[in-house]
Amino acid sequence: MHQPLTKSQATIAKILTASEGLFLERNYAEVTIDQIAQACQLTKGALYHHFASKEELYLHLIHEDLTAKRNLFSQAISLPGTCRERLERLTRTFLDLPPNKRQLITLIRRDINVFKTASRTRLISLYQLSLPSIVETVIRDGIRDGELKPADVRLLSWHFVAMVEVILNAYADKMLVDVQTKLDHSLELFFHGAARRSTKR
Amino acid sequence: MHQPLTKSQATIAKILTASEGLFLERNYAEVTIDQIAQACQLTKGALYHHFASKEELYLHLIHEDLTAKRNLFSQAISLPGTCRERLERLTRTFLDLPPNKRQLITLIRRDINVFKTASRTRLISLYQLSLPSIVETVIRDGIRDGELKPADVRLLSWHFVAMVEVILNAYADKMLVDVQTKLDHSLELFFHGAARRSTKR
DNA sequence: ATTAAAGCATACTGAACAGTCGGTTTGTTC
DNA sequence: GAACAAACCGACTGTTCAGTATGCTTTAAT
Repeated sequence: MHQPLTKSQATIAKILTASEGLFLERNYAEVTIDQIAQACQLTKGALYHHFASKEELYLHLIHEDLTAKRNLFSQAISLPGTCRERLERLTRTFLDLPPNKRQLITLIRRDINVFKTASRTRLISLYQLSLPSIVETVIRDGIRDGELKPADVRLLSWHFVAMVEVILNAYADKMLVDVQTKLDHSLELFFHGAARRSTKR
Repeated sequence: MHQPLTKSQATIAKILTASEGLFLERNYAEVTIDQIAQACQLTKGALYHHFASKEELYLHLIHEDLTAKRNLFSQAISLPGTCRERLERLTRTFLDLPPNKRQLITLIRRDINVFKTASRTRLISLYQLSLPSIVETVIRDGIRDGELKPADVRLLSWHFVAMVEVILNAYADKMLVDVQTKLDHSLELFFHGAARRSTKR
């Protein structure tokens, strides 16, 4: 399956791994090419041998990650089950990722504004496909099957994704330890609400 | 009540208004001092007569806005009522703000990373006091009075705030027109959940 | 009217940084 | 081991900014 990497591929991988760490800590503008070069024991010249620009490097990094996530998450919801089960499996898949991979998906929200329209729309559609549209699928099924109340699918999906991100950010800010439990609570909140007696509407 | 503004105060107000508009469109790093100066018909030199640095200017802007919001929102939840009524009044107050004031609260999330620890913690506590802690108060009361299920107050509040912000961002991205209605749906979701039959737990 | 300070403009400095370019090393092929 | 290309180095360039130095102009108070 894995033939030995060429020198170039190995270097590119090294560059991407190094920049991943840096971009997780600081934002796009604050990470300099020289810092990336230093982090992977290369020089700026070497970087520009493999990538045409800082922007291309960043986009490549995001692209790799989001397409991987897209495949992973697609699988997670492909198995049969109730809406809730499928969403639980989705978040479980998310939680099983190594922490840095887990966080990567938040970069796009943070840095989206620094790019011009072309790259921006590309990023948005990549992100859209990686998680929100996956969630939308499940939610749409849930409404169709009568498991969920009729509602604006897109809005509901956004709220669900936002919930997951709240947990992620809280975790990143070290304000949260037990991610698993908290995410379970959040799912319960999403499905049954915060009110004590759900006096049916 | 209002004695006539001094020249300086008037200029400062003009600077703040102008920079507010710019910071709403681009982020901290992308707005230059010269752009701000141009926007308020002044020069860089004049700006530095009134503010010691770009950072101080920005912090001043945020500070003004967040303390105003804090007072406004405190009032909104001070009137008696159920948890839901008070939160509805809170979001209503939010919606009644002019659009730019409404959006201002999102700046902090976007730009927080560019500042060093000192300013960062100041910003965080300002933000915390302006909205999240207000929401926390209401939620804590709601749980105490048995209107809400027992839960992690802080987490629940974050989720609530996140919901409001989802609507705000969608609106900012022009993906949403009828903010009022959508926010009502979101409140309903928060209290009673997305599931069709809330089979009591 | 005089004067001192407040308000403001112009031109400049210095640092940071993305991107470039000529040249050197390393590895591969014949 | 010659020849060639891919990988890499490091010094340089051009630009963009925040911040400064210096002095002119308006304001207001005596």
